[in-house]
Amino acid sequence: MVRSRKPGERAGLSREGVLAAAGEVLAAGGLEGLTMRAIAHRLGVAPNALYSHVANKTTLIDAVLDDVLAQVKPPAADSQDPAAGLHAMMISTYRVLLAHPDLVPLYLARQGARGSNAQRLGDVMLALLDRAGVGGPAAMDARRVLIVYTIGFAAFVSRPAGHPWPDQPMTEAQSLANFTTGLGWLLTGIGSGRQTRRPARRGLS
Amino acid sequence: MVRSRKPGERAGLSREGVLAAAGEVLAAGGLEGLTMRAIAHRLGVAPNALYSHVANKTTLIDAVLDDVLAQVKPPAADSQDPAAGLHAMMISTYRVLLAHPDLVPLYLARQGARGSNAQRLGDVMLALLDRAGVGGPAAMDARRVLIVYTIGFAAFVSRPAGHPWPDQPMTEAQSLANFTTGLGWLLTGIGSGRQTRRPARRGLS
DNA sequence: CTCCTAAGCTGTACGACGTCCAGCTTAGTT
DNA sequence: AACTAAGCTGGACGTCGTACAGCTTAGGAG
Repeated sequence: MVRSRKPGERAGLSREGVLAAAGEVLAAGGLEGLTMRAIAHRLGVAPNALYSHVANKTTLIDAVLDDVLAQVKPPAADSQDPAAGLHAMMISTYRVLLAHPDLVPLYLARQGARGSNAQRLGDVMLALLDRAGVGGPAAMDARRVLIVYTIGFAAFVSRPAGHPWPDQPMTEAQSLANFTTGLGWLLTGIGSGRQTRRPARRGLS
Repeated sequence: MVRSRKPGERAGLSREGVLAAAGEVLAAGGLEGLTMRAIAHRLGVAPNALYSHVANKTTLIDAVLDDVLAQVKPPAADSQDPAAGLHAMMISTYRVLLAHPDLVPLYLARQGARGSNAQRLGDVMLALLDRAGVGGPAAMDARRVLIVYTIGFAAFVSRPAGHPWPDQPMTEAQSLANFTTGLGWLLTGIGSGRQTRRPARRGLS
C-alpha cells in the first residue's frame, strides 16, 4: 500500500503470503479483479516482485485453487457407510465451492484442480467407491460424474459478481436442497450399477 | 487479410459475417486466440471496425454461444415418450458441445446461454418434463440439474488445446457412454420424484 | 440528378494487462 | 570480511479491448 522502498530493500514476501493476498484480492474484486498488479499493490510491492515467489499467473491460480480444496473435509477413513461418506464429502465440497464463487469457473476451465489436495480428495473418493462395491473403470466413471456434477452445479448457482440470473435468484438453502436431490439421484444410480434407460428409438443426432 | 483500403471505403461487413469469423477464429486458435484483432484481421479490416456491428466482445461471444445452440435438435413436440425425448435432447446437446470444446468453459462462466436458442431449448425441456409428470418448481430443479450435468460433463471431457488430463485420455465413445450412464441415473431419479438417500448422520461440515 | 445525412470504415491513441531485463541492496554462507 | 545468491525496484515491451475524430461512401429526399 505505502510506497517507499529503494531498489534492493526487501519486503518480506513469501509464497504463502502471495497466495493469501491473491485469495483476498479475489474475494474483494472478483475474478476480473485478480490481477498481478492488484496483488502486488495489496502487498505494497512492485508487480514484478511477485515473480520471485511464483512462476506466473497460471501457476499462482492453480495453487490458489488447490489451497481452497484443503477446506473440504473427507469422512473418516473407517466410517461405516461409504455411500453416506461420499454424500457428505460431496456436500462439503459443494459448500466450499459456494464459499468461493469466483473460483468455480476456474476449476472448470482447468477441468478440476491438479495439486496435492485435489489428488488426496480424488483418492478418498475412489476408496469410498470401492468400499461401496464400485471398482475399476466404473469407479473412475462414477468419480468423474460426481466431480462434474458438483463443480458444474456450483458454477450454475454462484453468481460471479453482477450476473443476475433471469430466473428468480434461489436462496442458498434452496440451491443446497436442489444439489442434494440431484446428488441423491446420482448416488442411487451409481449404487444400482447399471444404466436404466434405453437409448431413444428415433435417431436424434 | 489484404490491407488496402482508404479511410471511408467499405468492406461489406455484417453482423453475421463478424459472428462467423469469430467462430472460425475460435476453431482455429482456441479461446485465447479469440481476439478482436484476430477477427478483424481475418476479415481484412481494422479492429475497431467490428464495433459497428457488435457492441463489445462480451456480447459478441454471447451471440456466438447462442448460435451454436441452434444445432441442437429438440425432439418432435408430439413425440410419444417424453423421457426418451429428454434423453435424446441432452445427448444432442452434449454432442454439439463436444464439437465446440473451446466454447464450453464460456457457457459455464456465463451460467448457460441467454439468447433465443437457449430460451427455446429451455422451454422444450420444461414441456417434456411436464409431460413426464414433473411440473412446477420440481421441473425447474430438474432442468437445472440436467443442464448443469451436460455442460459440466462436456467441460471435463473436452480438452481446450494442450491440457492433457493426468488420467488416460478417454476415447470419444467412452466419454459418450460415460455421459449416457450418468444421464440415465439422473433421468431415473427425476422420474422417481423424490430423493432416496438420507443425509449422513455425522456432521461433516 | 443533386444534395444531405447516416453509417461504415481508418488512423491514432489510451489505459490496463502479463512479464522480461538490468541494476541495486540486502541476508546468509564461507 | 568478502562473496554469492536472492529479493526487490524502475523501466520497458508487446498485447489486449475500446474510445475518439475524421474521411468516404450509400441511399433516400428534394
